[in-house]
Amino acid sequence: MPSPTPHATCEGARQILDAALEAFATHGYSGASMHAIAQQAGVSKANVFHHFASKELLYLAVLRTAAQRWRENLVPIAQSNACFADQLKLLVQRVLDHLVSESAQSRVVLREMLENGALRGRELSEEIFNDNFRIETGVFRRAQANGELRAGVDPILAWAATLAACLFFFQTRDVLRFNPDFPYAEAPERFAQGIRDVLLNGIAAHPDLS
Amino acid sequence: MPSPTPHATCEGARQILDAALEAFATHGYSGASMHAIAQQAGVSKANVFHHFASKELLYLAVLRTAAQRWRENLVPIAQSNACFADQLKLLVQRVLDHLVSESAQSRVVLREMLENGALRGRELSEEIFNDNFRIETGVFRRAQANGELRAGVDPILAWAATLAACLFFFQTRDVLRFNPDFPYAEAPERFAQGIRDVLLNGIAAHPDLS
DNA sequence: GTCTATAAACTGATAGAC
DNA sequence: GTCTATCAGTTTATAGAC
Repeated sequence: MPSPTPHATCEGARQILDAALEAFATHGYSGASMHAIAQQAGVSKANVFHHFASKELLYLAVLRTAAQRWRENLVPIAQSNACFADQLKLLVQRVLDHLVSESAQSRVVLREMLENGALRGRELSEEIFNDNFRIETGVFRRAQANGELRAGVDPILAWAATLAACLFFFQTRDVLRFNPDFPYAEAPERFAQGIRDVLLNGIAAHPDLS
Repeated sequence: MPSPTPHATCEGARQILDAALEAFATHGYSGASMHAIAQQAGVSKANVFHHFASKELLYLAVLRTAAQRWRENLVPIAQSNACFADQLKLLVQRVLDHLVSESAQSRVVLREMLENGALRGRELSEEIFNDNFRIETGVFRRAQANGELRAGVDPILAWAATLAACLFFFQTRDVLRFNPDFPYAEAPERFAQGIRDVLLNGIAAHPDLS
């Protein structure tokens, strides 16, 4: 009987997961076929069902893996003792780099939120996203406690604006790349630097509470 | 013979487009069936193929409609004469409201952007984005010319951070709704207000160029 | 015996044709 | 409105390897 979470040591299961990740990220849940996944993984279709009892469970395993990788990449930031500006720099760099270099994992999660967020929202939130939420917002909460984050700002909004900019870069990059007026598609580090300035110092010429 | 762009005056075609929009947004391209779309539109499947020669062309027509609606909602902002703070307020409100109230159209476009192959309708996505890009960035460029946007800031980055926050709210709302630490899912206007403050005034306690 | 793999067959849904 | 050829996910039977 196929176990819900196959051993990571099993090479076959890992190759299936890799192939499934790419397929789901590229074609969506319905658009990805078990046949194509099996072929890409170099195993038979029946073998896929040996490791994962159903397409749904395979998909969930892919999502869980993506969440785990994301968490692994962000935990070190939360444990850093650097000043807020440096932590923000590290956070933006890490998130942008993770999004771009692990593009398939990022796409599969973003897609899931668009396709099924309302239906699977609760489970996703509880099982996958709440951990990352706590880790990431912690950076901003501690900065406010240290007096490095402006007192009037909700740390959650500061986190949201930061993560939003990273996600925006990732999601619109392939489209804006062909826009001659957008010079950042090929320069993530320049985008990151500019966004940090915008976030830290604001965009208003004459700061004012409105 | 089915025309690529059926007359908007034709009631049947409009109902098919509405049903297709909802189906594609909810189930994805592959997950949406022509049978279900026809049934939802209250017409026969053959009638769907009469108006749209293939599933692919129906999908492209849906994307085109979504792009047009988005543009219609944003053009008035670019023509406003209000001060920058008010224009920013209007922009965030309009974008957030459009995303939420026209959720199906927004989801269909955002999902299309996540397609890796970009084989289908990438030119369309570019067309959507480049038109809106000019309209939206114009608000920030003029603000800088008027001395209302801080001189050191690239207007494009200011635009990106603004739009990013709106998209982030829309995309993560259904997941963060179940997170007890995120209080904004049911309060878009509070989120908009907080984001405007973050964008205009920054999050650093002691502004510094880093 | 359990684990891993496969081929072949089954059932239902699909896009599209007539 | 019916038909069809195709392809989807899934199951069953089978068989070598540790």
